[in-house]
Amino acid sequence: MSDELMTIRQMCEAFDVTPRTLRFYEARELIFPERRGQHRLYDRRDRARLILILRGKRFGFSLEQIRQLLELYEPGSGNRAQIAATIAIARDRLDDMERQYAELREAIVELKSQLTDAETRLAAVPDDATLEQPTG
Amino acid sequence: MSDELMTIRQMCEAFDVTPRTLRFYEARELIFPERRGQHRLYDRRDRARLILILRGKRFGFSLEQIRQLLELYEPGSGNRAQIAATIAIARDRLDDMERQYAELREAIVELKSQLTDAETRLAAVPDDATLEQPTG
DNA sequence: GGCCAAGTTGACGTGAACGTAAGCAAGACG
DNA sequence: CGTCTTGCTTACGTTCACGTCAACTTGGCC
Repeated sequence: MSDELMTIRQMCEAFDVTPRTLRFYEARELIFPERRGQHRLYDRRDRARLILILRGKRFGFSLEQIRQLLELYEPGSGNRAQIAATIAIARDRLDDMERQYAELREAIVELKSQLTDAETRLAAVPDDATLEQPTG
Repeated sequence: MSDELMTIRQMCEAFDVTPRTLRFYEARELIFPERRGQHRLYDRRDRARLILILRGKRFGFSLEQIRQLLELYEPGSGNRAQIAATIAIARDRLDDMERQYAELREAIVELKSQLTDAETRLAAVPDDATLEQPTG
């Protein structure tokens, strides 16, 4: 079942994006679907890239940062200096992600602690305390 | 030295934000500095909240989501239903963060792998290969 | 041959999170 | 007294990542 090429509609349903979004990513040079006449056709490579794009977005990267990162996943597309530059950019992104990873862990621990406190407070509040003043 | 109250300028330097940003956060009800006459004065509570705001932003949360989360850190500010609602929202955020944490780990592993591959390719490319065709 | 549905381009609109600029108040300083 | 700095409010501008809409082409179908 059309394992190779997908229309824009199929892509939209598969990845929960709009046609506008896919054309936008193409305009920003993040994906390069074939053109059968007027129509776009997306292959496995495009789908793989889209998955990386959507993931990158969830991590808060801009489309331009993602575009640069995608070059790393697309080998053979440049000379030595080009490859080296891509690697440097990817290292920076990796650092960002590892920082964010550590920070996220801290935040999760703190939030859990606050949640526990709040649940304790909730259990301590009598049901009819709605109209009382907290502490003067 | 001024451990208690800070002017907007001092806040901006301390947290690397602009006055516009601090006033914006206040308009969105994320911080509530005192008003000594016309001027704003920020205390330790405001600074703690600002730290949480900036961190939340790094995780990709909207200011509205952050505002709701901050209620969790500000006890005694509501009735039972209010507290329960805040807890529910915080649980959702916590789930988001834990999902993001796991996904981030995956992405880091993959990116590291791609980086290794790219470095191998870089080492394999002769210095004068700039004008050659990759693989026909 | 006419019509609809799907797809395309191009232009403009939108919401979030600020930036920028204009104009005013108020204390400090010479 | 003037003016300088700091801060305030109001309002409009900006960037990013799309949404929306109009007008066009294309393919299928009766």
